[in-house]
Amino acid sequence: MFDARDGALNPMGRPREFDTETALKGAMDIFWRQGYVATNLPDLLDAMGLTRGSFYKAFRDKESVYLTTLDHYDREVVSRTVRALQTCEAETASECLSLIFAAPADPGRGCFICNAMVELGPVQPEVKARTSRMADRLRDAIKGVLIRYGTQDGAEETADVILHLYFGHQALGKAAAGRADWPQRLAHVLAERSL
Amino acid sequence: MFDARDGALNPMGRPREFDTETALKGAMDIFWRQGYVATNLPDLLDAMGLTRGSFYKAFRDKESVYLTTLDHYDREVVSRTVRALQTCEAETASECLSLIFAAPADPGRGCFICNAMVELGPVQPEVKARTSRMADRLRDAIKGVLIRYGTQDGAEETADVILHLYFGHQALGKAAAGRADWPQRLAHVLAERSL
DNA sequence: GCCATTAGGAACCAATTGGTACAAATCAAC
DNA sequence: GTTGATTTGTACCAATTGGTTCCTAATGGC
Repeated sequence: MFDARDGALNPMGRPREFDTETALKGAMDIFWRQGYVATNLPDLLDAMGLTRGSFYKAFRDKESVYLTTLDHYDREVVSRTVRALQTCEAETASECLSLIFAAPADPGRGCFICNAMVELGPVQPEVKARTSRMADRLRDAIKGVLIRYGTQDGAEETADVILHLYFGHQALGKAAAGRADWPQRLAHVLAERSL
Repeated sequence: MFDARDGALNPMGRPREFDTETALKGAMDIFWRQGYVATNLPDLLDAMGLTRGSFYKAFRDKESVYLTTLDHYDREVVSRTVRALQTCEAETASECLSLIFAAPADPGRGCFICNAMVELGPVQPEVKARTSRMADRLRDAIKGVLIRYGTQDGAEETADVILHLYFGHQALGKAAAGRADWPQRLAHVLAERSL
């Protein structure tokens, strides 16, 4: 991340009045809800609680902030989910995998990774790389659960199916409300492996 | 669709120099690749082969054209796919369902419905309604195939799973290239029902 | 030929876009 | 308290945004 204050422990000059982490969370939230292009600078500044001056001094520009929020999501949300999946001690694999939905499901925003992929994947290599890396981390974590609860055989493929099911759920969920039968669909896929 | 020439069989005045259908295809193409917000008027006019004058006379505005392209997609692409699924005479259900990918898969644009859902579903009721209706049509067609090739039991649920798998495939496909194992995933889901 | 009607195209519009410049403010070091 | 470094907020910028106006061109009906 670009930051003029990087490295200095007790930096000279006027101290920051805002918390970088908080501002970043605000940025992530507005990007999550509106997407990258549809979020203009006033929206973004408002969500981050910054004025233009501080914004352009602490972060390079709009695009850079967006990429930073993706990293933030990876570091915070994805990591937490992966850890939860790794340490989960539920009865069944299904219960365990429902942890993917630990964050409150809001159909009005969907999944941050999915949104980023669909909006910018093909035109923004840096977004493509980050989102696909996060998807890989999730798939691996799902695979880990499957292995812990069942057999090694076909875990990779099943995890891939579940990951795709999840992204389909997030995409369809933004338009077709009311059909959120994730547990049922998950059970359907897992039935074959009797997990 | 809004069109000043609507209804008149042999209208008065200077005749159109462009073909509405062609212009609409161009609009759909550019929206498909760039999304709604990221496509500005010059882009759109260029893709449609129109100048501002003709554009605003034949179509109401940018938003209206977008909705019209969704209808166009429904009428042309979705209808064709549904018909193909209904009349398909392949050996297996899997082969039949691969018809969903009749259109050349371009990871750079993904699926038009999926893109529209993710970008505008939560904020544009008219987009939400159209995309969810198309998703329903596809799910019904998939269900029809399952019933023809197998049993009635659980066809609804399996079709729903396949639909979600498909949208997940389209979303993930825009970032995670190379992993396009749709047939394998489909087989995985259908294995249980031995279709 | 003349008129009503429509299409085409360029000039124009206010508003918004992302980004910069700069002066005032606030700190540490001395 | 002076100096140097940094943040903050405002004024400002050129470029772009979606959309309108208006004049000319081309047709059918009479």
